[in-house]
Amino acid sequence: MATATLQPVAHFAELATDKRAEKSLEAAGTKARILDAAEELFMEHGFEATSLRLITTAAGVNLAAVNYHFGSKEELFQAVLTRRLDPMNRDRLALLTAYEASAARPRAAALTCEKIISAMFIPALKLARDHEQGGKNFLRLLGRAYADPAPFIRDFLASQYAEMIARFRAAFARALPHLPREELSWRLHFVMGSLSYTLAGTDALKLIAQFHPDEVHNDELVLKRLAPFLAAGLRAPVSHEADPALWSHEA
Amino acid sequence: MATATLQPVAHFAELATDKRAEKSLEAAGTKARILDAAEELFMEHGFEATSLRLITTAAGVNLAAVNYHFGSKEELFQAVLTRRLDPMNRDRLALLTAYEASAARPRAAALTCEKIISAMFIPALKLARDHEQGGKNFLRLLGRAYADPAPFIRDFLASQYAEMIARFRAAFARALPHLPREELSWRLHFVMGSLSYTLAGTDALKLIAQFHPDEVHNDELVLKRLAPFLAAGLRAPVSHEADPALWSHEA
DNA sequence: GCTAGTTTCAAACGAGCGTTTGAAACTTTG
DNA sequence: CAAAGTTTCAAACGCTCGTTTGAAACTAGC
Repeated sequence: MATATLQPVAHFAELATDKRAEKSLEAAGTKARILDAAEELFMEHGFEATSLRLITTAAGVNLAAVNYHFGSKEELFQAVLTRRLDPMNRDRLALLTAYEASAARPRAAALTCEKIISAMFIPALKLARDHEQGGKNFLRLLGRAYADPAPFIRDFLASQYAEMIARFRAAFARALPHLPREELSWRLHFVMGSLSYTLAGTDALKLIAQFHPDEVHNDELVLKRLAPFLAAGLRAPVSHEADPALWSHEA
Repeated sequence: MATATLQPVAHFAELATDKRAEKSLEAAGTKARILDAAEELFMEHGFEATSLRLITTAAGVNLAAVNYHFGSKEELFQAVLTRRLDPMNRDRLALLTAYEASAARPRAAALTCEKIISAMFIPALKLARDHEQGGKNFLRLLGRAYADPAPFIRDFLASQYAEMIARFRAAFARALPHLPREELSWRLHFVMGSLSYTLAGTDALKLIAQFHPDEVHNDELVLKRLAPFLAAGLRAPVSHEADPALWSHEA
């Protein structure tokens, strides 16, 4: 078991010999290159179907590097998620806090559903835009991870999301005071489901939406359509016991 | 490669010797017992993480029985899906057809969103209730399969759902004449996402809804809450270009 | 320039995988 | 009952997996 070490800062100066040049090109952080390759491959094939040999080959590093730097395949997967999920959820909480602060001013309006939803989505959008290569890949990876049956993935995500979900549930509860807490819990669950499924979807998107043949993965466009859909769902009137229009079994 | 054969009809008469008794108990359709075990294990661990040895041991059959009866692990998985998905989608189409017929009568009201949604959900509910053992398991398996990255799964599901989605899209288009076709396509995608994610969710349900400690998996209850949520989302006003309330980047 | 620590590397380990095989057991048909 | 066909079975095949190992290659600090 290796002791945890910070990766050395690569020095890009002096690429004197050919050997040096190769090294400075290929080095650039073995850990980071593993994370990048793993992010893309995990997204594409899922956790179980992605082998360490595939990852290390794509990253151009030795097979043993994963176990040396991360300990195991599972820890590598968690590191891939944490690298982007942690800052994103921090941004979400910060944005919600800022919104709530400005809504708490003397005669300011209360926080709307759309505003709260935007506090969840804008950081995700920022992630999709900022990191030129890895952003979109990561959102799709995250959506897939949400549906993965592996216990270590589900436990990890639950712990990562616990604080964020609690804070946002409280915010929605204030924005929808008429909604019973139980009903809100269900609807929050539906919201998370639509979001993660939409972010994960690729083939399904192609199947249903044939309208953007080239630019299907425009996440900003997707979320702009998803937000009103979800806000309307959140504000839907609560259905009582048996809705005859819905549950009549005629025919 | 074995030629396709119908499974022999078990003869439950005369359990004379002990050997016969054992056989008639354990036989009861090798194929069906493999399907049952596979359904449960695929749901629990996913496709890649479930080995044929695990399945055949749980089913009490020989390891080679899978390849003999189904050809391969992939074909077994497709058989597991087809066994229940095919009748369910047939029921969905039949129910929609019946609704449309009664709506086409001289002075009948047009089909509502809720009615169309119910044509999607009621057959799923019937599946969850009817097959005492396998029903709920299958719905969760189906939700997971929707998020699985394996191409053979995605292609299979796309082909299985193609007709159903086309029919329901047309029905929704008539129920929501003001909605642009493109917007409808996106919202149909969101609907399918919420549905599949909700059906697949187990840990997420436990995380968010702490209200039914014992009876969490009451699918009827879940869908009764999901349908109004989705119907409201479908009827949401279309958002134009830039909604200032949503996309202002203040704070 | 030696020493200590860190990182890479090729090679191997044991285990588990999906699949195949050929003979044994069983069922059906004549 | 014998022949033909179907289904089960134990064993093995070839392969890939995640992980380990111990030496080589680096990079510092003194």
